[in-house]
This record gives sequence, C-alpha cells and structure tokens, in this order.
Amino acid sequence: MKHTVMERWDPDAMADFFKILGDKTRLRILMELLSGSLCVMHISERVGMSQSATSHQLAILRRADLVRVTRKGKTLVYAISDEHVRLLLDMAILHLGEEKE
Amino acid sequence: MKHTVMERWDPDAMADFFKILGDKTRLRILMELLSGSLCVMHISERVGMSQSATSHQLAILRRADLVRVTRKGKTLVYAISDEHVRLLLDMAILHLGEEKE
DNA sequence: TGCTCATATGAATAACGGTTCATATGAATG
DNA sequence: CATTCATATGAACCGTTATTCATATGAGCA
Repeated sequence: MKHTVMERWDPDAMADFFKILGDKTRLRILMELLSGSLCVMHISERVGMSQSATSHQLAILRRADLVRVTRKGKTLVYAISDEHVRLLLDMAILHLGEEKE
Repeated sequence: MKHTVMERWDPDAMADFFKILGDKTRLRILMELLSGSLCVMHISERVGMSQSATSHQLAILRRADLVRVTRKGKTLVYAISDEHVRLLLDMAILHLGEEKE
C-alpha cells in the first residue's frame, strides 16, 4: 500500500510546519546547527543577522520543536532536536537537484 | 558520515521550495492528487476553492515541478510529478505526530 | 472556421510574516 | 543582593502572497 501515514493529517498543521522551513534565515540556522550546537551570538554571527532577528527566528524554531535549548553558564545553547530535519532537508535537496526530464 | 548531500545547497532555492509546501490549499491539492489524477474543476470542487484560485495555485505547483499536466480531450489533467513529494509529506507527518518527550 | 467550454491570466485588495529598533527579562557572578 | 551580560519580547514597518473578480486564451468539436 502506498498511503502509509496519509490517512489522518491536518493541512493547517502541516502547512505551518513547512512554512517554518520556507525561510532562508531559518534554514541557514538549521544548517549551522546540523554541524553542532551553538549559542545565539554565534548563530547570529554565522547567518549574518542581528541578535534580535536571530532570536525571533529561534523562537519560531523552538515552538516547532525543531531546536532545543540548554543553558551553559551564562549563554543558551541551541541544538537540533530532531533527526527528521536532516532527512527532510536531504529530500528537498534531492528534489531540487533533479532535472525536468 | 552524516552530511551526505548537505555540502552544496542554495538556501534561497530551498526556502522557495518549502514555501510552496507551506500553504494549506496547495497541500490539499497535492493530497488529492496523491490518490489519483484530476482535472482542474474536480480539484477545485474537492478543495472547495474557486476555479481561479485553484488555477493560480496549480500554476505555482507546476513551476516547482510538483505536478504535471496532460490534456485529455477538452480538459487538463493534473498529476503528481514526483514521488519525493509523498516521502516529504510522510516525513512531515511523522515529525508532527511526535510528542515532545 | 467559428463557437464553446475548460482553464489561464492580470490587476487589485487584504492578510500575513520578517526585520528593525527599543526595551524588558532574568540567570550568573562578584 | 546588585550588576551585568546574553537573550527574549513588543510594536511598527514594509515587502510578499493568497484570494477575488473580471477577462483573455485556445484547443476541441459542430
């Protein structure tokens, strides 16, 4: 059978989920975090955005459970919370890399 | 090695791609098409949108190579063009179905 | 070849989302 | 316990985008 987990799904929830991945800045943050955990300052440096903008985006990623926070002394360390993310991004890259036959 | 196809990627292109999936209407269209090909009228009936709105969204899906068109007599029949789509949606559902531990 | 029906397209409007700027919060350390 | 430093939050602004309405297109069929 082709339709495995497709039976029950919430279009709104799924749209919200993809919307979160549909932003350059958030994708760059995720990509940086895939290489290892980072604090907010370092993230904002790497993606070249202000501290505020970065924090706003991290809040969105946090709410979607895509990143996870832990405190390390005075700073907050962000990390990827879910391995599905890597798979999703892999699959998107595969799709984008394809020719139109 | 964890990072398979991650080395080279275009954040803009990927964001654009996810943006397309980040819309309730387009997701519903894709879901309907996963069960089989349909003409525009039938699609608009099933998703409960006007013919015009549906056509606009189909154009976007077409440009992203997520759907494919063929003519059948007087009508245009739309179909999923790529099996990656099903996998992507599956994975999103998996992520959404998880508890926050 | 001209009509018709399915679909596409354009302009306009309204809603949404990301960044900035200014400021609040609150844990850690002295 | 007060101060400081990292991070979060709120409001405002502006660009983007989905829908509607009106109309254009163009393939198929008489």
